[in-house]
Amino acid sequence: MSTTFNFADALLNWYDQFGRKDLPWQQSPTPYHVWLSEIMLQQTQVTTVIDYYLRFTRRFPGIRSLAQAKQDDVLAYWSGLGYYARARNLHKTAQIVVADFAGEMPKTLEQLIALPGIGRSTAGAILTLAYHQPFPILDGNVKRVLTRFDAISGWPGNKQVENKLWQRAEQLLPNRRIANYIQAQMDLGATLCTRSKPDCQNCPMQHHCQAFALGTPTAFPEKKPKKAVPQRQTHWLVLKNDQNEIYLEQRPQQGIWGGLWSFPEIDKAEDIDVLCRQRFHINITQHQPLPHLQHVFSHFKLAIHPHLLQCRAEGIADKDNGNWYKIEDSLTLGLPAPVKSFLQSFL
DNA sequence: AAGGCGGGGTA
DNA sequence: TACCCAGCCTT
Repeated sequence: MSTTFNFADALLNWYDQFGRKDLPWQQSPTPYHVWLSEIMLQQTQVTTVIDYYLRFTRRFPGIRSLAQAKQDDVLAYWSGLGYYARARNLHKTAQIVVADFAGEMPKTLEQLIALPGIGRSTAGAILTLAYHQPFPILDGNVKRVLTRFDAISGWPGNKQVENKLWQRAEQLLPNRRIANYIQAQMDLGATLCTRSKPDCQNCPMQHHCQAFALGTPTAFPEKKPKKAVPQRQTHWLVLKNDQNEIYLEQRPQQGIWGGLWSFPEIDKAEDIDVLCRQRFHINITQHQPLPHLQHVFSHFKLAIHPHLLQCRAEGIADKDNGNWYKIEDSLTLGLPAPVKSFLQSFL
């Protein structure tokens, strides 16, 4: 007699042999650990996250210590990881959970999605990995596995395609071992059903995968339609006083690098000395343009032109969002990656 | 539906 | 160099 192929059973059997069980956040998968790791892993690879996760959990071992922290401190531990709204939302959510849920992550999809920074997929990961409730996730791994398994064409960023994927992810859910199953989906996508060189010969889905049958597994998922990224310019005012301190400002919460510390910025390098007198009430004694840095974002390129401006400290204005720092002290702040790298080269 | 939002690994 | 990664939020 013949039996129909069971996706979940095959995946779970594969997971028992080849799945990942040693990742830091798997050692004690509390709701806090699962949530934190899921946020860090949004658009960020596992190998990058591991060190950040270990440092972050040493400093903030639980949701209450995170809730009590200053946002500045949280951002400092996120510095270099990017997508800083994740850190700001993480902090906000910790405070909400402590205030409204007695410090315990909620257990329903609706309550989780209502929290800042948690969408349907992250909520699904928390519900499955921490609470063992049956929900689908749809991260990059699952999108890749499922678009191949069903040979689904179209870009997964397209709403129609995404809806189809959610539907399929839900349909394939097993009624047992849900946490292992969700982890297995991610493991399959991350270690075997990879973007460039999928190891189809060792895949438990090989004989049931539509993309493999077509002979073009890497044709799925379809690529995002690309568009040109604009090149922008900015100038950094690297103010340096007689005590060898540099001046840093905290950026507004909204926009790029929100809440992080950086140099005062201007669009055009006109009349810098005059501007410094007007805005900061200081006199520049020496102005040295430094070689420009090229920084690449996902949506634009930024040419940064630093201007080293030697000046006297007294009388500097708008101190409410700016401060003088010794360079070695500044490195413990929440700094954008190019600012940190620039300051380190200064030592 | 489209765009904003980082930084780094990889081919 | 181009692509994309355990996505979410705003417009």
